[in-house]
Amino acid sequence: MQSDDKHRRATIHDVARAAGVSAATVSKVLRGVKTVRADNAERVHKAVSELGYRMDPLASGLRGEHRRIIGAVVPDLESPFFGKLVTELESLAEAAGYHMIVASSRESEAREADLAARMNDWRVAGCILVPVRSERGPGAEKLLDFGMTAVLVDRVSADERFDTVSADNHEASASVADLLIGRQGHKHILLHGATRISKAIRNRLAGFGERARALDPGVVIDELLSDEPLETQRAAIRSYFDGKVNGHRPTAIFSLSQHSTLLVLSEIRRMGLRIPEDVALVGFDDADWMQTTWPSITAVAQPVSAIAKRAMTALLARVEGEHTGFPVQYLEPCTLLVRQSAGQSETERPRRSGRSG
Amino acid sequence: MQSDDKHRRATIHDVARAAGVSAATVSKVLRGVKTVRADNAERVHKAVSELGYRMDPLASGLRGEHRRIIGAVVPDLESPFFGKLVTELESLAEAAGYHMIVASSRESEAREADLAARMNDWRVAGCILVPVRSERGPGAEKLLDFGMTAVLVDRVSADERFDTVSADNHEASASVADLLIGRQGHKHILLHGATRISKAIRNRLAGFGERARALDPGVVIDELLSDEPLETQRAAIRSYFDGKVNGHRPTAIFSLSQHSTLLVLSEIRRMGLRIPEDVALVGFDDADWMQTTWPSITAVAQPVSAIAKRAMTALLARVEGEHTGFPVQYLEPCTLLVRQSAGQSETERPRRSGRSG
DNA sequence: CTTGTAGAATAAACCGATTTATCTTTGGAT
DNA sequence: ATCCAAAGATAAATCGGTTTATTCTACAAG
Repeated sequence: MQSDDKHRRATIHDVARAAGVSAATVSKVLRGVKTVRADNAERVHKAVSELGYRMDPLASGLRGEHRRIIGAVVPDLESPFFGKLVTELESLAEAAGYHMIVASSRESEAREADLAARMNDWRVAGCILVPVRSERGPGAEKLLDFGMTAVLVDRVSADERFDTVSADNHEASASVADLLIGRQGHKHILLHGATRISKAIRNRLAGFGERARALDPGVVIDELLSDEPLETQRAAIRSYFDGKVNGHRPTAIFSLSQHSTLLVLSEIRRMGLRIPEDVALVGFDDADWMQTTWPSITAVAQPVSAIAKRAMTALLARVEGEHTGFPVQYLEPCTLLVRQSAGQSETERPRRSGRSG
Repeated sequence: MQSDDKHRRATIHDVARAAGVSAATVSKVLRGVKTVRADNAERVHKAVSELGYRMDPLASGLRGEHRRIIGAVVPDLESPFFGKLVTELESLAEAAGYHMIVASSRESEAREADLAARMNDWRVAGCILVPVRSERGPGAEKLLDFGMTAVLVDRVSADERFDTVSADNHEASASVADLLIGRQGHKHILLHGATRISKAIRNRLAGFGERARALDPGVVIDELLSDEPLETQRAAIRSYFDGKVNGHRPTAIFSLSQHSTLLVLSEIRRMGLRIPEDVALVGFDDADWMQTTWPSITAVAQPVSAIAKRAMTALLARVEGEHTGFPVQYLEPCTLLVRQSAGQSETERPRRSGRSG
């Protein structure tokens, strides 16, 4: 299997010698170039497997301007969302014959810029960047400086310089309004989340608000947005509910992030309110525990796979010169996973009583 | 900042020309070799910054046997545990002047072996492997075949061929017994988890069992271990509790994995039992939601940082030839985070009543 | 005024592939 | 049989660094 003495690896020249051809021919065979006689290709393959030859992916790309490597930079690797994203991207890149190099910017814009430069050092063929904050961040700027081909993912809605891919936060939030207001007829709803000036959060607020008013101009929407520490937020939720006695209390809550959902959930339980009888709960961003906990939590699931697929497809199309037109903005649709915490929707259980919107 | 025409990068030869020295000298300066006259080093640095020169990390390692790269192979990137581990490892590797290449074996032993081979293709200086299942898996075998220097992490307790690092599952579980039996005096405890033949799970069972019997020979320990699908496990939990009426019901549960903790928690809630009044709950493996949910969940936190630090330190010591002795097995201590679900421990709130073990 | 030697500098070989420019075959048409 | 074009094969240049072997200094000792 391995070459004879010690751990010296077989090179393309060893293969060439064993097959009785030149190194150039071996290179052609290995890259699938067709201008090789069948018998020669045959002997090359035989020599490759006899010597256990494996190409050095680095030396391979040394000569050309780019190597068969795709870079990926994400804000962190500790959240399941990015973990899943990276896993899918890696899988897609490999299927297309590329290696993938992953790096975490650890939520730092300075590091993001550094990593962009580093990806350029690696001479990656293309790069997928999930910006720490905005599409105008230093990472994207560096990519532009270097003239790298790249695709921006998530946390971004539009950029006239790169292809971008993100979840359709606006429409997904509107579909939550459809469920809570259109189908279930809630008249008073609380929106809970962070204020962080992220395009994604703003789109969620806007998407819900617009659809809600369109469905029922009289609906009451309270907003409880804060970036305060955990305990402060817990207190804020309790005091909000204390202030709302009896009928003035909201009958449904839409939490705008996973963190927010968990917080709201635990406070509701602590206050002794029943879900969904006393108050319905829908969260943005799905998580494993939401399916297992009881009652299970209705949530908007982000289309990680679709995002990964679209991003890699778009990137490879650029890399391989199949697409040279203007930048494109892709929006991938989310899925609303209706579970127990939203109560029985009429669509789900049509035989229930008929009080709709 | 960047080189003049278009996007042609400056090479070491450009720097040499600009500084009026040879490429070899530039190389020495850049690698910190001391046999260079101060004034020459000075001019090299000036030229580097003027041309915005950045070394190509691939071409750099081409000649030597190894490149300044550390490989890391983990079973998945979607769980926060491995995500955090990889993040820390990356950070440590970079601090030591290495690049890091991460890959997920996606829980497949075949892929694990393939990745090991791939790491060898990259000529990494060293590799950190978290085996999919056991330390005898194909990945470790490949590493051995290739004569690579490597450290095995987690899911492994001992290997006479590689340095290994893992959490001290045995002792951590014993400390759970200390809490539940020694400090709180529980007489009847349920252990819940998967049966998977993983050394880690077996150590958790053994660690708890041994300490439990040492503290109170009369303690009753039930085990509910299963790899059945979700719904089957839920039913098993309910029927277990149905069979245990009144005083024969366990007063505490130790769940052996995060997944198990969530499952137990939701079933307990569904059955209407109060935590910790009716039954106390301690889980192995901490998660964000356990701190936020109400009541908060007592859990054993694995020492991710310590594991990462130890693993990288051990690997670099091997890579740089500072350590050449026999393989070492490191066990890193876990932390028991006592929260509401375990009830008031006497150590935490000493002014409470005094009924101890 | 040599000679010796340690310290610096460098030209050239090298790493392992790809690509180019050139040379050799092959096969078909005349 | 002759010639030519197309297909295949290959020697050599190349990528951007590192390493080696050699040359060049400078300075001290003889």
